[in-house]
Amino acid sequence: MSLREKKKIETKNKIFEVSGRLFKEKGFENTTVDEITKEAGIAKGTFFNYFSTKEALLLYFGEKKEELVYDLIENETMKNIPTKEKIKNILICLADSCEKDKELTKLLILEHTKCMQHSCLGPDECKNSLYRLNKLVCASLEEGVGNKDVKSSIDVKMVADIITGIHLYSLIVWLKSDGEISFSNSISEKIDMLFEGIGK
Amino acid sequence: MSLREKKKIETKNKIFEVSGRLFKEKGFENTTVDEITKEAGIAKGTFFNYFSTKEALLLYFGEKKEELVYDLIENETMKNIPTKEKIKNILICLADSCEKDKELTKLLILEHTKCMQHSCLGPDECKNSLYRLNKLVCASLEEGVGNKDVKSSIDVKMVADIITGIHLYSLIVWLKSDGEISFSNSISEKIDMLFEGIGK
DNA sequence: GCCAAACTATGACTATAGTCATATTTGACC
DNA sequence: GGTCAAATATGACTATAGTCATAGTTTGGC
Repeated sequence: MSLREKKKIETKNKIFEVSGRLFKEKGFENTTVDEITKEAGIAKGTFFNYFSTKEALLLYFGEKKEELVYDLIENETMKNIPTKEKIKNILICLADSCEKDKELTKLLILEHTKCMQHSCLGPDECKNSLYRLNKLVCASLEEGVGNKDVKSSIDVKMVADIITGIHLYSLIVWLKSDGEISFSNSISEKIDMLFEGIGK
Repeated sequence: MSLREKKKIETKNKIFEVSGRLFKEKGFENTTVDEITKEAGIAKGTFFNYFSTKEALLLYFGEKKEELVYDLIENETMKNIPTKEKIKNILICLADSCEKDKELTKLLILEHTKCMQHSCLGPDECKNSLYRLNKLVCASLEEGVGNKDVKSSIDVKMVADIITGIHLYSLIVWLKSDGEISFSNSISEKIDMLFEGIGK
């Protein structure tokens, strides 16, 4: 690795480390880019060579966090268990990860909502958590249709959207709550309900 | 009405009217508060006497729009029709309203997501569209349980959350799309699916 | 080791949302 | 119609994200 590359990684890590500390201390909104750069010992302009906006730094935190979760989730998808359980497990993995850092989750869900809309990124570059979840659920459902675990009459894409929606809104409700409800429990019950149907 | 009150209403309307025009012309982001106040013939500080932030003005647009929709929706809830149809109709009313102004919907959904999280407002003051929808669906489901339209074993609150989630994510997907899909159609099919269940 | 080109850092500068002390207007009371 | 308190308007000012022309650094080829 060249000196240049080494320095680049070092600077990016320094920004990451310093901002992580400051965000924890005083929150994202109350931390200025000026503070981050001063603490990191770099000029303000340099910050924007690494992250195009302050929000981009937030998304980087999200990526780092999601790298870990999606490894776990990938594991779940490999298992040979009923489709319903598989989908539940995927959602529970995600929920657990969200529960580990409520503040970060709160900030990220906003950015992801923004990101989904602007459709600046195509399906594949988009690291968006919602999009990834949707694709994984879709794959599990397709498998489920093959296994006769799931009605063959369903539109897989549509059900994946329903499940992603359940995740998203449950997340929002949980974020709003003051910790008395468990995100992973609430989502698990909802999946049961979807599989059973609510009509008489 | 006193002169003071009259002037106040006039100024608020002037801001509303001018900003509406400017937002349509150049978009929300590209319109500055300075421009709005200059066009409206008021000082910058005055703007913030009427709307605490630029986003609050956006929410005001949302309120005005939602006043109309929720009148229609209120009507639907009165009708004596099967629960599934009633819920579909509610969602379709909302969807139609969203389809009328995609740009505004895009901006509002972000604000509503923000608003839901900060839980600054209690259930009743909160004009948030998602929250209102949730409550209406909840009421319809309760009625449905009474009518034996819906399984009595369900947790009404939970199903309302599922349906709100379906609305929210369908909205996001539709906002991202380039107009080829119909928001109201897509949501209608999803409700059928939820009533029937997807498990085998 | 020297040079030019490519890359990276810098910080003064710009743009814009939002604040706040002060000035102006209004309404009620005499 | 004069006077005072409350309500409202004002715009210079602040805070902060993000830009960009310039300066400095690294690299690979000679």
